[in-house]
Amino acid sequence: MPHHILKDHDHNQCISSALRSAEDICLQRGIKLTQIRRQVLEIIWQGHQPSTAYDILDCLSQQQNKKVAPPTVYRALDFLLDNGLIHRLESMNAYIGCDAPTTPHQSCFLICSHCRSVAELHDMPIYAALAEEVRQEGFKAKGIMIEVKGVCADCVEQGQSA
Amino acid sequence: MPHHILKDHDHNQCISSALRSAEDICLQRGIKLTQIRRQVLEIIWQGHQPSTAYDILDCLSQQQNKKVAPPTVYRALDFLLDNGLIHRLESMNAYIGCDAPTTPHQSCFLICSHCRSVAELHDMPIYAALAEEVRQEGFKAKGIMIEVKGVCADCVEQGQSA
DNA sequence: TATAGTAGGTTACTATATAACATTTTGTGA
DNA sequence: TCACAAAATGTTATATAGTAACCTACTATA
Repeated sequence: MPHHILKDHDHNQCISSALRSAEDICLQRGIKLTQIRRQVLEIIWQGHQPSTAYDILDCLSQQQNKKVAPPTVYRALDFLLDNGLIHRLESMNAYIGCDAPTTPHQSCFLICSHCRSVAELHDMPIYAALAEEVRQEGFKAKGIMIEVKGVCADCVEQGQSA
Repeated sequence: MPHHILKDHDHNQCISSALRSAEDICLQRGIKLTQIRRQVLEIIWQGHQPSTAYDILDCLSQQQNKKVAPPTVYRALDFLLDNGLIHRLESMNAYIGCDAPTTPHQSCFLICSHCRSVAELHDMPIYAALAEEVRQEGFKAKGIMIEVKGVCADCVEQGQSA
């Protein structure tokens, strides 16, 4: 786990706050954060590293002490994605908890190839500019994905370069 | 196939010019555009729609009149990717010919969810801005992926909206 | 309490990609 | 021109990612 995650925040609190937030949202919207959905969300929040569907599957199977099948996980993921509680990282087929599920936003992900941590940047100025450039092409954008691979500040600091 | 692709250019010429360009590049760099690599590149250039690895596999098998195995295709794809002759669309696990293989560039892809065409925009001003914002986070970027899903100009013109 | 809608279970399958090792081809120097 | 190393391809098996289809169970409310 990257250094700043140990250093800068209490990750247990981070998880529980994410779960509380999800509960609030579901309550507000009249949708249900069922046991499975909650478990999947919690598993995803275990790290700031992204989880693959099959990581989650294994973890869930362990927790339930019986084999869980893929559709169970994918349904939960679909629910969480649809409701903006998690994001999908297209370039790595993996899922990560959303920082700010209560407010709609555009995200840019910084993916560290050394420690695998992922940082989410919100509503960067360039989004508007990009949307405008795309609009000028006559293209009607529905979704913009920006993912940056590289080395995070902590890893750079520790002399990593890959 | 989207309207403008039929209307705006001779696609056969488009393919042959891509192949010629690839040959030049390989010659220059002292790398080899073997039969298989050439075939794969040609298959990818068949359309401005992206091809999946298994589309290519099937097509190659047909051309060779015998079953070709996945590694054959993936190796060719790796070669073409490494040498900037094609791009990978992360959000759809598919491959598309590069517009400008001779010059290094950053690309942004506009993916039409109606006609499946993909347009490649180069070195948009926002790239520099994005790179700078990312740098300010202390993040050392190695690769930036920008993919936009939506509806292309032609499809919008024809009243499509999905 | 019938019943429609939602969620989850189960089986089987499709799609995407890679590991590991064998064989063939190609380029190079003796 | 032969030997040999490197590069490319062939082959088999397997890993990883995601979905279809159908069934069962729960749950909310008319």
